[in-house]
Amino acid sequence: MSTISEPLYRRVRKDIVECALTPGKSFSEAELGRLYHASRTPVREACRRLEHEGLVRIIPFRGYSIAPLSVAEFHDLQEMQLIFEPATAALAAERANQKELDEMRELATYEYNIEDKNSYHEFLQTNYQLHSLIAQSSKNKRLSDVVSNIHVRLMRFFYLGLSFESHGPTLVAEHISLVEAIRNRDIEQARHMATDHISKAIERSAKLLMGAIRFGEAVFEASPEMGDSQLARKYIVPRI
Amino acid sequence: MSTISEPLYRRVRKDIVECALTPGKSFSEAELGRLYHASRTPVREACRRLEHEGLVRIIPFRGYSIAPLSVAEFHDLQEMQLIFEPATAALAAERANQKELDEMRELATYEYNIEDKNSYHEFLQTNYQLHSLIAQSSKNKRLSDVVSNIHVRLMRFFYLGLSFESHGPTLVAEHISLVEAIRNRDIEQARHMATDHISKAIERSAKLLMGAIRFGEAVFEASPEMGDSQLARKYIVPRI
DNA sequence: AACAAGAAATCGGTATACCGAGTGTTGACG
DNA sequence: CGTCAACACTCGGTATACCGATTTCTTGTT
Repeated sequence: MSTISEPLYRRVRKDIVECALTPGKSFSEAELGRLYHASRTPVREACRRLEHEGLVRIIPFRGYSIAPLSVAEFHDLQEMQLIFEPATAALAAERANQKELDEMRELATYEYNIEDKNSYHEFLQTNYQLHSLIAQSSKNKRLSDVVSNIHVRLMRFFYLGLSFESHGPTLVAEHISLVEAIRNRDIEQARHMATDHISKAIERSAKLLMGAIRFGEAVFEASPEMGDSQLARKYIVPRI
Repeated sequence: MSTISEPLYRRVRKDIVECALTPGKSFSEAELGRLYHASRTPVREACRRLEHEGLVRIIPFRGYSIAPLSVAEFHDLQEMQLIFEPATAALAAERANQKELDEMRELATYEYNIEDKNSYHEFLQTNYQLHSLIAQSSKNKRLSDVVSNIHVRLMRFFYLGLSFESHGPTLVAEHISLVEAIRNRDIEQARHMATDHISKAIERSAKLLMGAIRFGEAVFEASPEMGDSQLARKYIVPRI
């Protein structure tokens, strides 16, 4: 297959996720075309797709911008994770096949070196792959697509610097417990471990966010979409 | 606002949802352009959007088709409802404002006439609006978008003839209970009523599906994506 | 100096010509 | 009669010219 659109889309998406393209930055079709050596048509198409995924914003008749990061979005996405991931974990415990189970263990045990900066980015990728694989194992393609998209959108925050570097070993431990529950086909335990994992991730990032808002002001949107209360938004955790 | 693309997209989507465009039917850009009096560019854009929403399929370099209906998709979508709707109901119970609460009651108490065929379609619309409103009340825009999309995709099955006509009064009763729970800000009760509502909807449609598969064979995809076991797929219901 | 009207520039929206990928058909050859 | 290669046809992919919406800058008036 030799289309321009598809690889272009992937490249731009990668650059947005890794924050090589600054959140909030505005641009035009021509500009992006120059950057990636493509003409308007494929650029347009890529941008439309990215808009659907929440990575690009389109202002009709005006232009485009890389979707800004906002506290509201961060909350929304994590709230969705808290709903979806326990459910997908439960389904995965029921439906994953042996190959998937083995690959999960592989991904969960990935050790990253706290000292090495590159290793952090690799960890982000591995983390993404693990959660995607669990979602895939639910054997519900539509669900799996949604969960993957949530993760992609969240990764931007972590690439930006909302780092869980210091929590590395803890995270790995949580992943291992979750995967073991799935491997044991223990549905309720899988659901429980996922809820626990996401809840803790939310707690961990809550503190970091506070600092980052001031620190990274430039890339954080002055959210018109959220009230003051949002910072202290209450998460409705499913009882397990 | 004077674009061709946007209204075109809406019209095509409406026609797909209402099955005026037959599921599985293949078509070309030019053809659709002739039908809706538009040139290729806006047609292309509309089709891309519809593909993202799962209503259209694109075969690269070959053509398009209206996304076929399959038992697998039906299951996937209902499974997602079973995960999302209880969660959005719980959030709505926490966050809906007075205006939303009032409108919910309005929509929930909509009575439809079993005799009148048109009334059934109106009911489908009202049903959609109610569920969308509940999702919106979660104040999580990304979540609300996903839930709406699921509903849109499910509506095609009901427009086709997978009817819950005979269950009218029961459905209304379930809606009223759900809305009352939300109005009382009883989070766990809202979650419970939503789970109950969706579970029953799944049960009801399971029987209908069996008949419809044979009856409407033409529009049902000979699903390569599902094994035989799928018909009897076990739903992993969250404990409540 | 403030402001309003209009010109110009910018940018996406749309139409369309052209190109190359994928399929099906046909006819020559074994 | 079967096989396969070349060709023609169809359709989406891409490039691009043109148009209209929107904003910005300029300029003249008060």
